[in-house]
Amino acid sequence: MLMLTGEYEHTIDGKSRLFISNKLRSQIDSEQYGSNFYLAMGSNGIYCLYPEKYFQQIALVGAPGMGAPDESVSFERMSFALASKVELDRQGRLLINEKLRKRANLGTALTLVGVRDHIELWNTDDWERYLEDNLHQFHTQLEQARQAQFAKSGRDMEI
Amino acid sequence: MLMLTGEYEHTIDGKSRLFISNKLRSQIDSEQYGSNFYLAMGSNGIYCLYPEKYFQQIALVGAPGMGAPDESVSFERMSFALASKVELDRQGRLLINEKLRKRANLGTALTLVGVRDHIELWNTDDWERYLEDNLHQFHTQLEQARQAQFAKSGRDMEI
DNA sequence: TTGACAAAGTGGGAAGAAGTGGTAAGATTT
DNA sequence: AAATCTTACCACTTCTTCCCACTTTGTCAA
Repeated sequence: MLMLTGEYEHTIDGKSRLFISNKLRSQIDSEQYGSNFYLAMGSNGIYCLYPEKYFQQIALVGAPGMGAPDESVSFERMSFALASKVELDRQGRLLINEKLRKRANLGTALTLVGVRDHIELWNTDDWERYLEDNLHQFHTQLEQARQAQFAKSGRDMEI
Repeated sequence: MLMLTGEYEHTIDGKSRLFISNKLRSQIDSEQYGSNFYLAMGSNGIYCLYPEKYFQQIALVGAPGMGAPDESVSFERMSFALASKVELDRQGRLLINEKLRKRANLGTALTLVGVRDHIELWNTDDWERYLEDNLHQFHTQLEQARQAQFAKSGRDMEI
């Protein structure tokens, strides 16, 4: 099962290489999910790394519940066009294409964020700001989730 | 079933290692819940240790009944980003990441608090103060709970 | 009640892995 | 054919983790 977690700061070096922390890589079962990645545009214009085999699976499924046919064609075109397969070198680094870097507004200092099934690429500054802005909301959401959980476990008395 | 209880004082050593008391560790069935942990942000900004397999279960459920889609995206992002898998060394210690330590305002003297399904990490000073501030309220709550329990057991003649 | 032994907890040194930067070789383009 | 860009490989540094040893706590028996 994919359970990617944590924040990891790294810098893109002079050769546009980005190191993927071993702490992150080792969270991925390379047998099951492969040892390379697809770099794809995610929601909010954030670029995301997906383990290659996992990405192939979800690409097969495609877009759920699209309305008009031309919408889903467009969706497919965009999601493939804006994705690229990236391979790690032996040091565990990957090359960040210059065009993509501009599009995602990525500077030198990045934070890699593990979010269950993918790794998000954030400008470290943006990420810090995002955390600050959303921390309060997160706490209230957590509190809601906790209460729902408690109510549920009261009903079926088992976890 | 998870039934973590008690307070345990420990210090983070010069290498940022935190010892988890054997009294706590032995309360967890490692067959069922694994022998490592996830360290995750809880409500109130307190960091909590969850047994790894237990955490994976509750992570699957995710946020219940979230309103807007981008709210649940944000919730998922935050909950995974602010969690990290931690492994015990052979002495039963775990590494406390420096970033996390600042965010949770943890100094050197910690108190680990067992709370049913997780272990909370408190600054010992904060914990003492929290106890003082809430002890009185706790007593009245206990009394209420005792009476409710008594009334219930009177009804169905069972405890 | 005290002493001894065992288990739990703490600290530090050393080996090894992870992370970073540079250089060289090869490919591609002008 | 030369120059530049890319990629692979190598070496160095830093950090992590393992291991060993010492201290403290707890238990059992005399």
